[in-house]
Amino acid sequence: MLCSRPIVTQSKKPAVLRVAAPVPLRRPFDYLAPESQNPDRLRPGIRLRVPFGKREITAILLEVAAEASVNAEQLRPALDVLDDKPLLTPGIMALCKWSSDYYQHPVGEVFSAAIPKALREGRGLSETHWRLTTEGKGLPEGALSRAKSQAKALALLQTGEQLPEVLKNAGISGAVLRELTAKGLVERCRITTSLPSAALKENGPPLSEEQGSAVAAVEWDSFSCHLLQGVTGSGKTEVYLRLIAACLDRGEQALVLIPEIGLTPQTVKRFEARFQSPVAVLHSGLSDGQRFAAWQAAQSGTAGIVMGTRSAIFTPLARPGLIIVDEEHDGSYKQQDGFRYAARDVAVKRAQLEGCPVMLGSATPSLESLENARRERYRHHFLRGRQGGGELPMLQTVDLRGLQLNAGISDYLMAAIRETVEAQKRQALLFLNRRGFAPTLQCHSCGWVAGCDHCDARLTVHLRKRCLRCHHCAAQRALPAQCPDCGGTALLTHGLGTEQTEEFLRNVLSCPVHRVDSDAMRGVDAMQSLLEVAHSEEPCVILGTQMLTKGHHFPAVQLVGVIDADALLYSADFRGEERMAQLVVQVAGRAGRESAGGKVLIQTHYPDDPLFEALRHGHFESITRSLLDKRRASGLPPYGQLMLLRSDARNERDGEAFLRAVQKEVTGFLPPDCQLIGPLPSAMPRRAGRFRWQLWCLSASRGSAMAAARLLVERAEGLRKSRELSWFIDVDPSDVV
DNA sequence: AGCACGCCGACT
DNA sequence: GTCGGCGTGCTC
Repeated sequence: MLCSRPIVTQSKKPAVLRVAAPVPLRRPFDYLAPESQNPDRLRPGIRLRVPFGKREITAILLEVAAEASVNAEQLRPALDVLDDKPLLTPGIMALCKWSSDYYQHPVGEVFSAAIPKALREGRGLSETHWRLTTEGKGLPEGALSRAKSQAKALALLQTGEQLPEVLKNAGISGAVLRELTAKGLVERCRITTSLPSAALKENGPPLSEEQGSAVAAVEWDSFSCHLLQGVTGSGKTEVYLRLIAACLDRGEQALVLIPEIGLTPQTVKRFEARFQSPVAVLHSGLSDGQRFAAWQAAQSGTAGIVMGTRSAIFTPLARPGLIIVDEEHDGSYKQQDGFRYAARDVAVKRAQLEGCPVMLGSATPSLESLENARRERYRHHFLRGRQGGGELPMLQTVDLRGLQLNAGISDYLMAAIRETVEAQKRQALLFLNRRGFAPTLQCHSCGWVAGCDHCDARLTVHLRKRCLRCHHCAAQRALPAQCPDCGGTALLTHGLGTEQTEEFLRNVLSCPVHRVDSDAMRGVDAMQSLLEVAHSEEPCVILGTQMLTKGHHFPAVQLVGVIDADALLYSADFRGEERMAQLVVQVAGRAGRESAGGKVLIQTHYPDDPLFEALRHGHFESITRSLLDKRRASGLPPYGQLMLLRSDARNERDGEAFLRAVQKEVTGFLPPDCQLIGPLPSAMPRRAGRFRWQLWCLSASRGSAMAAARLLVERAEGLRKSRELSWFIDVDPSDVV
């Protein structure tokens, strides 16, 4: 190499490889480059095999640094370089680093979220697939008709390269592939990269003016965030599809996030029906092999559309062009254990890092997104008119005070149900957010109440399974015949659950009653067959929990009933009212239009609550405005940034003492606009045998919040942790109870 | 998270 | 005597 500068005599310092190791430690680790390694290969995003204590692990190269962060003698050389070129794109590298810092989660575990298991464990990216050899391709049709499995394998491979897992799922064993290899018909290969195909299979319907202006507002090639607000049936999906078409036309990939329950085969089909380009689907129900295949299609650029739930936000894309977050307000975007990220927020950060537009869509946007739109950080687009020009259903409260109830249902609601299913021959959808038969079992002679041994909770009566179950831990026992305290045989149930209302309705109605809760929807096909029933449009009652409000469209539903709105409205969480308003509007979206007799009845003891007043007039906006005013007055999100340091201890006092110790440690060192509140016990202090406390940290700015998070974690780590006591930080918690 | 070290209780 | 329980400490 030619060098014009004078050569200074100095011992050349070896390059330091800074890596993310898959361990729950918040710091990176430094290594020396492996012996005789071409330094050009050492680019951030490749995998390295490194010694780690007594074992060997696969780590991701974060950067090549000049100085080590520990004494040079402590550095050990890496063992091997696993990749020729980076597995992770610069965008994903930056996103993982940001997420690790922002959520204060161990960097290695964050990177693990971006890589499929096989690659995490150090297996190769090369030759993972099977394909036909030239000879195999030249085979005449109908060849090997005697060997059924072999013919099936050839037919599958005719359509392109396949992962062994995909072949295995089709019933093709390794032995079959070995035989075909021996015949020289198939071979191992590496997946080939190809441009996503942009061609449309079909054109969509013409856009409304509002849809058209939302689509036109999106500028390409730079970051911008858009909030698309429109009720069910207002045509949000059509806006997504047009944007995706434009993105594919540019030769770029679109990433679409969908809530947990919203990602059904129907959703995927709707996207597949429009585009030639393959759709890679990522969700929790996939096998490792399927996940790997979808990941590779995204990372290599083969898939034009990548669609998935929460974790899909960390999938690398060869050419990212657009990110869509559907139902952005949905709670399932927040991971509730381990790496507690909020996929919607990570999506906005990712768009910023990748320099592409992001669109958040919802009928009921979160207060956070509405406030961002108000501050003009997001562009706000409305889809007001329902497609077809119809209006929203009529919304009405039923004042329960003093009314006679049967299984929670007033005569007024009952009459409306009868009218819907018997006279109109339509469907009624009833919402009750409690499963089981009744939430309490009590002895009539001595007052004993069945409680959980491990939680501060009552056991729920499940008549169908003849048992008592705790809805907060795994506890379950047989339904007692008599009181364990006094032996009394008169046992009463109090309160209401879906099983009870179902039983009552079955007795008084002649039409079918379908129950939709996590007990009834156990099987894989349960939801599918329910959707078939719903679409068959036979008169029936569909009774269910929260599950009902998510995504699905019920075309024949004409009446929606909320059986107990009060339980939702007066919850311990400060987001209770926001959730209630979202739920009512979402649920109303399942009913038909008012002109077609569509109606929403909300049963409550507090019909004068301003929230219902506003909902009756169809004003989601006026509710959000008053909720935002309340939040502003208390400094809660979105006006202040909230995080919780939570402890989880076996002893009643330990958790509180730990948080107090952390509080003492950080006092005086926090940014001035951060305040600590607590420690407070959780709404249910004892859960699954452990006592839970929380320390709130409310900050006026994101910068201060991040500084506070770092300090809290640093000091908490300094104090001892054990089996007796564990702790974690929850940045931007979605539930504070 | 793993994995080792280390220090006490009840076994062939 | 030693097998194994889990508290403690460390990983570049």
